Amino acid sequence: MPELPEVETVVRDLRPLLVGRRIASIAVGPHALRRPWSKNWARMLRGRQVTAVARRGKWIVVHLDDGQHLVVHLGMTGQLTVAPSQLPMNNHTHWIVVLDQGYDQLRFRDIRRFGSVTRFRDTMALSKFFESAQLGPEPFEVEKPYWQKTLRRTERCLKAVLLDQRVVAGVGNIYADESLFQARLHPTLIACRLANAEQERLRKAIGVVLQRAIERRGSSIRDYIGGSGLKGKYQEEFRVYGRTGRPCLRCRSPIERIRLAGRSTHFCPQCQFPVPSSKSRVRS
DNA sequence: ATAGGCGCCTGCTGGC
DNA sequence: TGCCAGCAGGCGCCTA
Repeated sequence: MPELPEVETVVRDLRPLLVGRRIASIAVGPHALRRPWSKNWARMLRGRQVTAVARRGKWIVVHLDDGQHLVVHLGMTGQLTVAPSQLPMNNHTHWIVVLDQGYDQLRFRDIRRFGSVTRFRDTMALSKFFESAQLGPEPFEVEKPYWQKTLRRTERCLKAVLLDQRVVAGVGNIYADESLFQARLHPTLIACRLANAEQERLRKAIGVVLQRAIERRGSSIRDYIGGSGLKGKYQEEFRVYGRTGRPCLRCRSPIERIRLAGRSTHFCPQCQFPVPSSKSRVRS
């Protein structure tokens, strides 16, 4: 579920709760997550102190005082929270870090188990991992020349391009649809055929939408909660996502839903120009 | 090399 | 009421 705004919210919540705290012990459940957890990692991490909590795309990175790193991906249903140890354990909790004297725990819960928790020996191993992932720039740091060059060289539709983490890191299904609406671009438009002005509209729309979503602590549709357990509120501001058949808030046309790049895709057929034919651009 | 499809999991909803 | 298909915020592997 979680895309950049949700992951950023988790990171901001966790930072004051984790930095400076020490790992007393780690318990791992019987169910495998997406990436393997080695048995001896718990021993290697014991006694280490958290120095920083960061984010890269949809990945959460916990820095430790001896150079080791914990890297968490929330997948579709992951929840990473700090909770008092007495708080009853929810089902689907797969990974528990006991902190300091044991009063608090860092817990990873993930219903569908598409998420993962990994450990890296040092900064070198961590950067090698991110290198192989080929993550694109953070959405707020996308430069105009890079954006132009990247869009020009692919014949995929805009929806597929936005979902590609190598192009921009952190955009997922919700924010791809919302950004395309904000830019007034149809999701089936072919990336390399965009005019310069359209490229710019999209680049800016992504930033505007994600920034606003972070302000609202992300979107909680069903499972998502932040690092302190609070839900997000951006779902109240969705213009297209999940609004199939309901009137567009701008023009009242019913929002449509199609399948694109394997994902359900929502758009306003009126506000988001359909096909890039020169004819449809001519003003009457 | 690139683009699309499927599988991985569990849980919920809506139609019959 | 019960069953089953379809759907869900992600990603990685396979194939053409």
